Amino acid sequence: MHRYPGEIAGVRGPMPDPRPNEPAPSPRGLRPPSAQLDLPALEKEILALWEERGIEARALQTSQGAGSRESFVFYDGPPFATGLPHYGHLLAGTIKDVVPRFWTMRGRYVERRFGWDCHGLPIENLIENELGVHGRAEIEELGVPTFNAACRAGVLRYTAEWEVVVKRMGRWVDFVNDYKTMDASFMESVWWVFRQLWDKGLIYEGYRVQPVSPALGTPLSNFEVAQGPQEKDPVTKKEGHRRRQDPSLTVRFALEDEPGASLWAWTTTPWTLPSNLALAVHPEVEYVKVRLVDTGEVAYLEPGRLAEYQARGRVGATEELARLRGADLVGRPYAPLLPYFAEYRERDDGRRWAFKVVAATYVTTDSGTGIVHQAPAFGEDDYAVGLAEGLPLVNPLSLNGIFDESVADFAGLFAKDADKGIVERLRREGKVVDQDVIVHPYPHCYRTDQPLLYMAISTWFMNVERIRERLVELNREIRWVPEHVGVGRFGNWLENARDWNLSRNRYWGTPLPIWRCDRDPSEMVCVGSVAELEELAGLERGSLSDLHRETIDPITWPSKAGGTMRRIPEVFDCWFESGSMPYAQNHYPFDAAKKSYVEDNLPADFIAEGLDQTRGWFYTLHVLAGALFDRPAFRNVIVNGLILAADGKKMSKRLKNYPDPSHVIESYGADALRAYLISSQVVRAEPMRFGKSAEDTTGECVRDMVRVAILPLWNAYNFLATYAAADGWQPSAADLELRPSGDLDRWILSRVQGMVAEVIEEYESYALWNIVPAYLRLCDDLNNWYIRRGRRRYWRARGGDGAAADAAAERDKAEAYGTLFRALVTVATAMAPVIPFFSEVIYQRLMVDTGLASAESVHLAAFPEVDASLRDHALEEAVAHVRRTVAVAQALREKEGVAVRRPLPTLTVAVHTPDVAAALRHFEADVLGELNVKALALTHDDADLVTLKAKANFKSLGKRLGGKMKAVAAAIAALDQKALRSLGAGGRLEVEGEALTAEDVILVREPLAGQAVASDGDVTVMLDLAVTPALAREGLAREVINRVQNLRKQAGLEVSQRIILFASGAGEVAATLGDGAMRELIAGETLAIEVVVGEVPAAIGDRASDAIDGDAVELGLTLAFEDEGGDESDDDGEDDDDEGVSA
RNA sequence: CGGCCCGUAGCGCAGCGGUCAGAGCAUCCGUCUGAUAUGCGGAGGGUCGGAGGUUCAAUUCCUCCCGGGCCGACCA
Repeated sequence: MHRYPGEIAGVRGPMPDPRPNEPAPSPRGLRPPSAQLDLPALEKEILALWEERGIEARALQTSQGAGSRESFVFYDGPPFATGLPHYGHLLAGTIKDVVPRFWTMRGRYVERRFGWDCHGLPIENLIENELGVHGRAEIEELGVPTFNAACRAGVLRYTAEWEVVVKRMGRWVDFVNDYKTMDASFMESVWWVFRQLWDKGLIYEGYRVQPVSPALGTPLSNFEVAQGPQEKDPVTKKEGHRRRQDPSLTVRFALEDEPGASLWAWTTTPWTLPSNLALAVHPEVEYVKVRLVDTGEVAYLEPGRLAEYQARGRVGATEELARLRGADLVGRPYAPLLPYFAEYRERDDGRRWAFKVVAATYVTTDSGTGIVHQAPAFGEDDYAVGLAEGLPLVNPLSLNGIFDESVADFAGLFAKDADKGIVERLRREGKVVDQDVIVHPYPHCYRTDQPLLYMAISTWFMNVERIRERLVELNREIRWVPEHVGVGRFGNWLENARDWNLSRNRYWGTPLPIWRCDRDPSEMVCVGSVAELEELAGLERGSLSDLHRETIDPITWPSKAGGTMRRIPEVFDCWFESGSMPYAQNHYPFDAAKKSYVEDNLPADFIAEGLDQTRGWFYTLHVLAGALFDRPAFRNVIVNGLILAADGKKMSKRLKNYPDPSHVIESYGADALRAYLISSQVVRAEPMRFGKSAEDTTGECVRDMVRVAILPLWNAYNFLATYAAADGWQPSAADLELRPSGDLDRWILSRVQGMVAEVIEEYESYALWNIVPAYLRLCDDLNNWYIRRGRRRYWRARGGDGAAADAAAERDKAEAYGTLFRALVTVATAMAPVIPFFSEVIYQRLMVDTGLASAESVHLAAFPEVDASLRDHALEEAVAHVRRTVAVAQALREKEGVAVRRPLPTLTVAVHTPDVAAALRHFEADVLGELNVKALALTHDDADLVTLKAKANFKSLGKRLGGKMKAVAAAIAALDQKALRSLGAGGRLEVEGEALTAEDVILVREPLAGQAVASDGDVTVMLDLAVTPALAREGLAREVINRVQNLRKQAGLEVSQRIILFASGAGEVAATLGDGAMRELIAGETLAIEVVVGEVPAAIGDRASDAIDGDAVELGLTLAFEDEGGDESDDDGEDDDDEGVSA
């Protein structure tokens, strides 16, 4: 590429902005377009602008001016800050930003306090690993104060990074006035919530058999169990718990009422045998009593199971002595297998207590012996049976799985390690029937990989079942997006809700505020506030500033029974804390200033979290609000799904199957990422693959969003700014109210209103995924029709020269500018919640730089109101029809192989309604211009163009005809042209005895062979391909123009640089060049001030040779030196189409 | 094993009783210069996971099956 002298001086038109992204030097003008668009850089400028002008703070202000705004209540679910934010957080953050921004622009006050979840096992585990302490024993040895201090110090370690990412995404949220679940004020409110439940009698103590991680010394939630190591079953190929080898032990329990006979039972957990208290049989199942031929032993078991033992060669031949139902065995006493809890054999009154056969319907005959060993402390079913049978609850194990002194022989041993000794002892005592090894899936600890132990743990429950029905009712008041989560997943969960285990045997959490007498456990106090505790304990008022275990646990006071009141050791399930967030974030009800605020703001208008919160935050919020206030906790909720990597797998740092979020943001900008996320089905709780295809690991999908959602708006702005700059046009306040007279202008404003109405509806119904598509449709209308068709209106002379027709032309131009301006402002404003940065860029340039804005930011502006008076549905339909017609004709040109460059004489359009005819006539200039045809003909009679085929209109006929439908449909398909044409013309017809009108038949038009006809739906067009010599010549001229333009590009010219064109050609090309009108056409379109026909001088460097329709053409060009001034001298003044010949 | 969701074009997805099943990306073809080639226009591409059923009519509703996802249950 080379440059010409004089280029700079002669340059007109848009100048690249040397400092693309700097503030406008002088206000009141539209900033000229920049050469390049660096979106991330622009976004950072906007961030700085928001910061500098305090925009965010102002948007978050409680009141504006005199009157306080009505609240729109948003609750933010607290994340853990123990890791960095990932796409799931960015998605949730985007949803949580779009909705509040919308309502803020609608005049509501939206408080958006960020929350941090500080308590819970994740942080405890992290700290355990960092400190190198594992399990309760080690933590307690280290000391709770030390441990909790470490948790406190560690839990907020990533908050700064979070803040950076959240802000960079454009999310406005209050980090200063945030809440933390470990704040004393927050925790005190949690106590208050608990006390409310206590007073309502919704809290009780119970036992629950739970999986315990012995190494961690803590029960695990089901969620944690599910996180444990998984593997596929080699046979079924199903994912399940990791498989492990365990002993498979069958033992005999000697019946006390039948010497020499025993009951056989099977277990894979010998360590539970010391705690055996009963044997369970299914009352309906048939059992046998057999004698072993070899040994003479008499045993009871289920016959199918016996056969199985025998098949495996584990048991020899038997002789059947009797058959009986399980129910017949119930109540029979047996001797304790091991001596440790033999004292439970009988109650004080002498009645049999433990060590007897009980009935249980959960007993199956799939495995074991059909007789099930019961250790109520170690199995959920066992516990239930124990409860029903009134058995004692014995548990010789600590939470670390270590036997205590009650099982003296194995005291100090870990349960699984005791297996061996227990088996050995039983074998010695002749109580082992069979010993084997079993490989089975078994849950393991997600942290330590050790097998979990199930055991009964003392726990504190909230009685959810009692209020369950009311909770189900309250759920009906909630709008779930998508709906099915509310009725399905959440609704079903609610209907089956079980009592909520609120307590955890951990350290770093809100302590349960229950103090209990160490002598009389029934003496308890539930403390509902710090003040109350201080009073009970005789502490100075206000002396307690922290409520964690290290501070609270030492607080005691004398009990009525003469003992000491001590706090029970448990802390809350951290879900209880997040569920208390609506109250606790405002220190309810202790903060008098906010008391009514909290009450007035329940339920929240809006929350949004992931599908995984169904049983988490959604549930706990709902339960607590229902229990405390008999209200739902939220009115509207958007549930988002899981974001997967492009390959459909989970995002994995190790696999690197997804792009780094910050890299994506810094490549394409946060707006594009927001628009991408919000447009996907992931905002309807469905899983989403982050990528445009399985191979997209770089975030190409987001780049596409830049192309389709950002650039069109940018280009439209640039168009306006370019001509405004060249023309000296400036927007005025009146343009914002402009009611243009021209159809094109009225049309685009109508479309803009339609788009605004559409997005308002989507915002209001929380159907966020529909917003961007509606906007994209408008972008297409704006760029590919409105601006494209209106282009020449902006080129017109800047007043001045021929004053004749100029008053009208000036007015038209002003309306063109004003309309485009108004459209851009409206669209940018309506999209501000979704693309907050770019809409701000546009708004700043259009409104703030020009001094037109009353607000300093688009986000302080009011959301556009729909102005119904600007809508013209008929006009929108007319243009839609015109565009469709043009598209069909363009496809036809393509099919016929006639380039748009070659003018054709006539386009004939078959019209069937007056509306369509009027529309086409009305926009005739656009049709001619787009298609490069000289005339538009309309015909009502398309008999020459198409053959008609007919199909029955099932929709209208189906209901009426029912079973006769098939016959009628066949008859309709067989109708001839004449009948169809008469029907189409409004006639009536009788078929199979049924009267038909045009309504009942769908006409399908098929182009007749031999002509250039295309038909699509109700649009039929024909092109006249008969080209006159004059048209052919014009076509050739356009081919020449095309070659010259290519040459210009090849020569590296600016679009506005003038040239001198040298051209020669053979045959028809020569004739074209010899035609003065054609030369003028060529000159005008190629900005040639002169066309020199004849051999291209050898000195010309920029030259090209080609052939057009077989005739050679030689071209050369050189830069023309312009005389100064004559700014608009090239203006053609035409206004109908693009094809005008320059004057 | 249960609950909920999803299987539609090469890919990621709309549609969800009725007329030729749609847009986007990708592919292919055409087209550059008075805003945007990061553009514009066009074309090809589908047994709507499978099998039954209901219905005049099923991609759409029902049942079963297969495949995928999430959540949950069970494993004495």
